[in-house]
Amino acid sequence: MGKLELLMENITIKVLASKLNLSATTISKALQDSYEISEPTKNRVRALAAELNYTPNTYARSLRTRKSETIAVVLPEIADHFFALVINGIEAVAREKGYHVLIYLTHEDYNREKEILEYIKKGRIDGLLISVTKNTTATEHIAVMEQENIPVIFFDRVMEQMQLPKVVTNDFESCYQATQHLLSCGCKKISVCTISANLEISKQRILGYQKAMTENNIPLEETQLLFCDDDTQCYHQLYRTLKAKDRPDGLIAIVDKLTLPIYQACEKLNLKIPQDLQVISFSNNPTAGILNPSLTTVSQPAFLIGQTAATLLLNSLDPKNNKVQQDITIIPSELIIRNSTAAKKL
Amino acid sequence: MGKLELLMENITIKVLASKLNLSATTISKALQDSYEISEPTKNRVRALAAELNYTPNTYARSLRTRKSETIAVVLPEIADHFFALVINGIEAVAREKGYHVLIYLTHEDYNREKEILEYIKKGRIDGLLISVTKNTTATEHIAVMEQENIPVIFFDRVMEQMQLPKVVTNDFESCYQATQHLLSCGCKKISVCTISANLEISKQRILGYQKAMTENNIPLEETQLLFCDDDTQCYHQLYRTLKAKDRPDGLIAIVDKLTLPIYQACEKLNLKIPQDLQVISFSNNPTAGILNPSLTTVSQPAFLIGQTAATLLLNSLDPKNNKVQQDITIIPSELIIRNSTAAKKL
DNA sequence: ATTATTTACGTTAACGATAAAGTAAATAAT
DNA sequence: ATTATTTACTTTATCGTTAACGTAAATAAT
Repeated sequence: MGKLELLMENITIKVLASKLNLSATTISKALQDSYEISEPTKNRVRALAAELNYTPNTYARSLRTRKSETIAVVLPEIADHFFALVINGIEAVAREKGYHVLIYLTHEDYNREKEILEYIKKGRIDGLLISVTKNTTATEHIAVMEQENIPVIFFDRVMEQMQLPKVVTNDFESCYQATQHLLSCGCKKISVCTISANLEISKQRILGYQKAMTENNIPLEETQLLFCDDDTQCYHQLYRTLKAKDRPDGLIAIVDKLTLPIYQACEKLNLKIPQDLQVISFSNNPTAGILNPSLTTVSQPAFLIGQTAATLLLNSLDPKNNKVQQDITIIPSELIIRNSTAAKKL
Repeated sequence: MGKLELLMENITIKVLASKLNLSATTISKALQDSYEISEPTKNRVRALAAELNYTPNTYARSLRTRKSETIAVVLPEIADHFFALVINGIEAVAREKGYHVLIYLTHEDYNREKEILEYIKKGRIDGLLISVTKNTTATEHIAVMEQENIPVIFFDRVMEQMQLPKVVTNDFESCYQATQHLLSCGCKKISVCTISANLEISKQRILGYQKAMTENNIPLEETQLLFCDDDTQCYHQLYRTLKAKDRPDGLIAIVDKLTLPIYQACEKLNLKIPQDLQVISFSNNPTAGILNPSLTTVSQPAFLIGQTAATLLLNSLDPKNNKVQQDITIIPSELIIRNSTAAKKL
């Protein structure tokens, strides 16, 4: 360093100003294409800025303007195709609008979620996109963001009771359809498997399932809901359930990560899919089509959810359209029928 | 806003100072646990800071200290289990050390990569972790970061010619082993399928493959390398190759995303895996075990690669151990044998 | 011809923090 | 008893930018 650093003057607005015999303010205004600056001057400024490869200092600017052009995405997991695609959608919109994207993973840990929000709430981000953990029941940590004037938008895993914009898929409807599909395939005993009873997506999907069951005059029994809260126990729970005499003949997994243990348990128990058990997963995994057997999925519009949430957030940050909408945006999922479900032969 | 904003005074160091009849500097030092401040004063400051829920303004601090406690991760894709796990590892280390993580996706677009680096080079990040696009051949855009005093560490997709730290898996060795495995299973005509000839990982893996072939006295023919540069053409290329009379009887996919089109092409052509074609993929997809048939993989230590790269970077940012190592860290992959490869029956 | 307005800049201050340098009082060293 | 040092602060300046306000000259309005 040493020598190089001494030689390399940091190119700031002041340097440009002194080289052009202008004031710092004029440089700033010129670079922002202000009407107050004449065309010839703007051109001189731009030329020198380009020549010296000037880039404004983010921190100085943010300190002054109280804007950082940065948003945060807080979500449970990234090694999940659904969330990965959501981030993809968010990043695409952010890039286009000149925003930066910070990523924070909660790993389903509520305390971590709380810490993260605490950690980012002061003057680091302009807005927040969040999908809560399956253990999040309190809302204070999120409400705090509003006090700091940081707009928050939920995606996928929302806190229903909060009056904030939400972007979700048609959880109720799509699970209703999935259930109907299983029923039409001849399933008599359908179970729903989820990672949490708390999550609004769980509730909605279960309600959709229950509606379909009720419509078909099938009594709802407690045992048809399987909660796999603990990742490490998930496989064993499924194994036990599927080994039981009164095991289901149809199974709806409301999150992708359950697919693997379901297939593994069936393999172990020598249960044939779909002959012995029909399976539908909420999944965005592209390998669904080449599983053994290929998996019928409720395919969620993950990329679009990300895009939409990011667009809503960045719009709300744009002073031009400052109306913060508090409504819910529902983007429908698609039931893709593959070989894990099939009409039973009589 | 309005009313609330007027009432809500922004809690800065100055506010604390005036409330405690101390100078701003004292507050700053007290909160940093400086030896210059007495215990009682520190306690008073801490108590008030906690009470008023004071959080330092990131921008002011970063402007002054020229540190942002933020690193950037620039990578081709996020909807790929390998990269998702790498990010997981990076985020874990970053969180632990109090760093923030910005994510930028290149989508294999070199110009986008260039733009991104341009975009982040000035006072926004303290360090950079990068996995280049398959089209990156120039290095200037990366070299610029050094001029800005931003340390750079490569992971997975490195620029071999640059003297910067690199974290990779044992590309050469693992592909050598994969090839040996196929040979030991009785394959006579093994192809390697990649997304790019440029990537160092491609080169290394191909070299490993070639070494195994040569060792087994099998002549290297050009046609045994299949380049699927274009995502949209990938399936068709594979289809054509596998339809040909002299089609391979063994196939090594050096990136995960090729698994899907390979299986699809085999399905379409009614080629049985592993009877007609044995397949190995470099893959971290957990569904490998439940594919039809289950897939033999070279499983890369993705999480560990992320952890290691992040640790190296954050260590190099720590003034205590400022020695920037320029060596390469190699973390071995594991060959996991499943049903897509099997010794041929005579 | 005089006043009003616009144009194209400049000056000053501030965002909130910290680094560098200063200082009064207390304590230690001689 | 005098000087040196330490303790525990304060004062001042600065990071790089932009907001708010100021102003001379040019142009337009009357």
